[in-house]
Amino acid sequence: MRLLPWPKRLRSLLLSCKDKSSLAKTHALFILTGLLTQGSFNAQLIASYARVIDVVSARQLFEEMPQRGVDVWNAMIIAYCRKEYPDEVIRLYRQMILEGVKPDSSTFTVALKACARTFDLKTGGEIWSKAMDYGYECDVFVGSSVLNMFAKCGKIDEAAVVFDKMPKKDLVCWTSMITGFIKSGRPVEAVEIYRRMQKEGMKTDGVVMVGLIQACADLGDAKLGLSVHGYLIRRDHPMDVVLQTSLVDMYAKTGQLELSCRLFNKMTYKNVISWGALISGYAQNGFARNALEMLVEMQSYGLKPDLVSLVGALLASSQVGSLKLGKSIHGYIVRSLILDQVSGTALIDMYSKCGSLSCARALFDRINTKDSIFWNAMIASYGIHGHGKEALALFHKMTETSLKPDHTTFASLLSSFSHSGLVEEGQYWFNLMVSEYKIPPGEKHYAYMVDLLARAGLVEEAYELISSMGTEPGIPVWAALLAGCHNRGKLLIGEIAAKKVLELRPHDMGVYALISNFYAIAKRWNEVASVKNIMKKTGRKKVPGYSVVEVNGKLHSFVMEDNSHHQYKETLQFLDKLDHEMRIMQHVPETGPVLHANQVE
DNA sequence: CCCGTTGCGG
Repeated sequence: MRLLPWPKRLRSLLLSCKDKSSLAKTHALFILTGLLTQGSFNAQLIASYARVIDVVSARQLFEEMPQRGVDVWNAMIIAYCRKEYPDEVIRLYRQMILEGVKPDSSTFTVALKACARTFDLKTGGEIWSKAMDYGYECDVFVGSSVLNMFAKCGKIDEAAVVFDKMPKKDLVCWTSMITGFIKSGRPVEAVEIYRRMQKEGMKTDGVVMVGLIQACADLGDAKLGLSVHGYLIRRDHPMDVVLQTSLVDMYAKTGQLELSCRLFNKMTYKNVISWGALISGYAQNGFARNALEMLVEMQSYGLKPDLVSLVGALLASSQVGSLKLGKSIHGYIVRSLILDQVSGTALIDMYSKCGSLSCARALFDRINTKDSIFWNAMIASYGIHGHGKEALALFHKMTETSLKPDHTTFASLLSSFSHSGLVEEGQYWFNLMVSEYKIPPGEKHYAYMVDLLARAGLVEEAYELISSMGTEPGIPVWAALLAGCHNRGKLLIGEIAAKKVLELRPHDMGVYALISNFYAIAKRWNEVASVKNIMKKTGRKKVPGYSVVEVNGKLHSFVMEDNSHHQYKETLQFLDKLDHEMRIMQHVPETGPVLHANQVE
C-alpha cells in the first residue's frame, strides 16, 4: 500500500474531523508532535474549526499565532463570513492591511461578499479600488464579487458595466446577472441574459436554471415555465430540492396549481421551504382550505412551520374569515418565532379582513420599527372598514416619520376614501399626490378615483378623469365606471364603459354579469343575450359571492340559493325581522348588483 | 505549482 506524502495525510486527517471533539483531538496531536510550529498548517486548522462551526476556537487559535500569513487571515475571514458576521469580516480585512499583510484574491472576494450582505456599497467600492491597486482588475473572482455586490444592492446597471468589462466570464458572473435582473424586477432581461449565455456556448447548471425558472414565475409566463421544465427533463438534468422547489413555486405563480401539486407530491425529499412554496401557492390562488391542510400535514412529518408558511396560512385564514384561526397562528408566531415586518403586515391584514380592526390597530401600535408597507397595510385596513377619516389621520402620522408615502400608500388612502364616500378628500389628495409627492398616478389610483366619483353619482367627472389619463385604461377602471353608471342609471356613459370592458375581455365572469345586468336595466335585450352568449361560450360561470361568519369558532358560509344550513329557516326569519325594522327606520335597501373596484383586479 | 475564494428556492 502506497502512503500519501505527509502534508496530504495531515490534510485528510483534518478533513476527516466532522465535529468539534474529534477536531480538538487532532489539534492536540498536532501540538504534541510539534507540527504546529511549522506554521503551514495553521491556516488549515483555522479553516477546519470554521468547518465544524466553532468560530470561537478558530479565533482563539488565530490570536495565539505568532506570525500570520495571508492564508491564516483568509481562513479567519472566511470563518466569519460563513457564520454571517459581515462586520467582523470587514474589521479583520482592515486590520490585516494595517498590519502590513498583503491581501490576495480570496481576501477581496470574501470582503466584497460581506459588503453585498450588508448592502454597504461605500465600503464595497473602497475594497474594489484597493483590489485594483493590487492588480486584480482581471481576476474572475474579484470581478464576480463586485458584480454580485452591485446586483444584490439593486444596482443592476452598474453590475452590467462590470460584467461587460470582464475579460473572462465564468458561470457565476452570468448567474449573478440573471438573479440581479430578477431582483430589480426586470425578468425580461434576465431571460435575455440566459439566451445570450446559451448563444455564447456557456454551459448551465442548476443555479442558473433556478434563476431562469424564477424569471418565468415573475413574468407569469406559464408556457415558458413549462418549456423550461420540459428542457430539464429531456436533458435528464439532475434535480435537487432547490430546483424542484423553484418549479413548484413557478407553477403556482403562473396559476398552474395542479402541476405544482403534482410535482410536489413526486418530490422524494421536501424541506420547510418546499412546503412553504406550496402553502403560499395555494393561499395566493385562493385555495385557502388546501393551504391550511398543508400546514397541518407538514407538521405531521415533523417539520416546524416557519414564517413564510405561516404568512401563507394567515392569508388563507383571512380568506375563510376565521379570526380564531388567525389568532392561533399569531400565538404560534409569538411563542416560537420572531415576528418580522412581513409577518406583522400579514397579521394586520388578517385581523382587518377577519373583522377585527381593533386587534389590527393594537398590533400596529405594539410594533416599534415599522416600514412603509406596514403603514400601508394599516391605512388599507381602515379603508376596508370604511373609516376614511381614520385612514387619513394615520396617513398624517406617517408623514411625521422619516418614511415617505409611496404609490401603495396613496392607493390605500384613495381606496379608503372611496369606501367612505369622501369625494372632496379624494380629489384633494389625488391632486396632491401628483403635484406635491411627485407620484405619477397608476391604474389603481385611477380605478379608485373613478370608483369614488361614480359611486357619488359624479359619473361625468369620472369619465372626464379617464379621458385625462395618458395611457389606455384597463378593466378595473372601466368596470368601476360601469358599476357607477349601473347604480345611477347613467346609460350613455355606461354603454361606453360596457363596450370597453367587452373589448378588453376580462377573465372575471363577475364583470360580464355586471354588464348583462346593466343592459337589462336599459332593456337592451339583444345585448343581454349576446353577453350571456359570451359567458356560455367560454364555459365559465360567475363564481358566486358568499359571506362568512364565525360563531363560537365555527364558520358558517352563506351562498346564493343555498338552503343547506341547518338553521336556514331561522336565519331567514331573522333577516325578515331586520328588514322590517330597517323599513320602519325609513331605510330603503339597494338590491342591485354592487361592484367594488378592488374586486376586479 | 497547487489550493480556495464568487452565484441557487418559498
